[in-house]
Amino acid sequence: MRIGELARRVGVSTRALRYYEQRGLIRSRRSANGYREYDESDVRIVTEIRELMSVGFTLEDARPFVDCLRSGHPSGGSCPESVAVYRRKLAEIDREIRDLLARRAEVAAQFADACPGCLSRA
Amino acid sequence: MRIGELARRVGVSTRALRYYEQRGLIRSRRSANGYREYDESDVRIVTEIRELMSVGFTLEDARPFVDCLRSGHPSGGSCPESVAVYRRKLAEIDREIRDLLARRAEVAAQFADACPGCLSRA
DNA sequence: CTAAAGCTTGACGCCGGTGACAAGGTCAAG
DNA sequence: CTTGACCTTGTCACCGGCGTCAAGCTTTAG
Repeated sequence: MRIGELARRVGVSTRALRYYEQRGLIRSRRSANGYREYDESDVRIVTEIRELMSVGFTLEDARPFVDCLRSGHPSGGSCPESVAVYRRKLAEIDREIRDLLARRAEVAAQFADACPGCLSRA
Repeated sequence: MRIGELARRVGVSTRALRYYEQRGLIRSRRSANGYREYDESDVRIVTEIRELMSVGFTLEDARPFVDCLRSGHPSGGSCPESVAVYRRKLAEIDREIRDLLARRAEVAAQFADACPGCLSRA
């Protein structure tokens, strides 16, 4: 299939697909006229990328998952490198949550300080 | 005082101060040679800006606080507009925390799905 | 035959808050 | 006079993930 159909099937723009290719996450065969050609394995890969991105992974984070799928694994997350990314992302998220909680407390404190009584009426 | 001294006193770069001015958050008088001139009220304003930024406020978020100080209030956070920003930021932070918690759960679920047994050994 | 839809590469824009550089003016000390 | 510290404006670069044009191909439908 060509880029437009792939885009439609996985729900991304053609621009995004070309960008993924430029970043080395997907590859394309070219037909005689220069058009990109894709198959079902590409659908699988892009789907995996979008699933990961939907939970906050970056494209770089997704790379090991793509490699894992390409190497024949049925799941992109079963390779050691992917597992490492999962653990790292969980740790990152945990840290961000802690930071946000701390910031929330600081803001509330500044607020209470600057405007006594305001917080209780919020 | 000139920009270098102000920068040193509040612990920001001169570049940042010019940027704040460009964004309309601080103002400067100019001496005959074109150098920016500041006084204690500017020290106060920039200090307020940095305090707010240190807890994640953007420059735009800081604007009502600056206006509040300029209008003569001893605290930048006591004006209604500033209070509104405080409330909005608290709500934003709360939403971000909820999103992160939800994302964390999704990541953990994907992880558990892709690699059964991995999470428990984490 | 033509128009429309789809494809190609290339390049700029965005957002926030600067850092870093260029190319100059100013001013006090030695 | 010169050096060096300080000041000026202006501009490019960054990061991520694209959106959006531009200008030109191919293919398909009518």
